[in-house]
Amino acid sequence: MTKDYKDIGIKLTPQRLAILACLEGNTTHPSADDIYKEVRKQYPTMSFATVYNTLEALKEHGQVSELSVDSRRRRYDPDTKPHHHMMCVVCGAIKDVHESFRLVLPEKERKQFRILDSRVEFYGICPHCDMKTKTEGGGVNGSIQM
Amino acid sequence: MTKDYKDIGIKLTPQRLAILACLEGNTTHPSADDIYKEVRKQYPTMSFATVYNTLEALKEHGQVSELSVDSRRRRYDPDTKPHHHMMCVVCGAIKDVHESFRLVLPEKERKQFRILDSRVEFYGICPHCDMKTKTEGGGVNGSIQM
DNA sequence: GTTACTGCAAAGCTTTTGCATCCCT
DNA sequence: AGGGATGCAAAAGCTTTGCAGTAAC
Repeated sequence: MTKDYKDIGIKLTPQRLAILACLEGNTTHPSADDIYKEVRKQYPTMSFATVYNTLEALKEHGQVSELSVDSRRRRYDPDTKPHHHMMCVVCGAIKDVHESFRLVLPEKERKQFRILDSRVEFYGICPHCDMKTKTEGGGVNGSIQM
Repeated sequence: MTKDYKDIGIKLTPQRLAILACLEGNTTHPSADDIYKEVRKQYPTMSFATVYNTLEALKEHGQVSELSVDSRRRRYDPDTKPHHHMMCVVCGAIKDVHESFRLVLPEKERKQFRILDSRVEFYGICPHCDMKTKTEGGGVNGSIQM
């Protein structure tokens, strides 16, 4: 059950299809470099320019969204339905949070800013890293953020 | 009514005091480069290493927090009380949102991740840019994110 | 007197850009 | 056929690092 990419409204080159295939159902929230490395296995001539170009085009056509959770680099999500994320501050793993929150801004702020979107970001420690830090007894050092 | 910086627990060099002074009460959410440029007026030998070093030390001692709202670069906030932000996707201006939201995760997720912090990020268009885009009739092009 | 910070410069990542060539529609 | 995409390489941002000298505690 693959999406019909013809409807996206962009030229479908083999490279773009490979990037789309790499993103489809991908819940790892890959960075541009992750995508580049993955797609390069199949297209050894794939360039960064093409990856960034394609991500930009897909973003404009509502096929991916760009995440800002990870302050080290941009990460991408093929799931464009509104949802939130939690990131492990140790390893950088990002998980989806499919819960809806009531995020109503007070009048004062709503009048000032024309709000287009809102996201909740949770920061914590994933089970894997939690176990490791407990074993090592080293606390939360080497953590990525906070 | 300046904070007593002795309590922070880090060595207080003139450079660090200048960075602290630049941050105190600063609600512009500056980037490292913004801080560098500002502090350099007073300390022309100030280096990036020192800015990043100091920000890291202050972060570890709970004196600043690092924001991820702006996917282009890290920005810093001397206000470490839990609060949220809204960013203008056109000019990148960030404003504080001092409203508290009920952000309780479902059991399922809470059990998996050990949550340490959570932030809400609003994206929109600030009054200044909103007026400009309306005048130019050019829509929201050249926007930074989304 | 130690320990830790500073400054400089170089390196490391991530992201963007220019341009000739190529190919999808 | 034409407009847009690709690939390459170089450049541009942002952030980190190594190291010798220096200053805070």
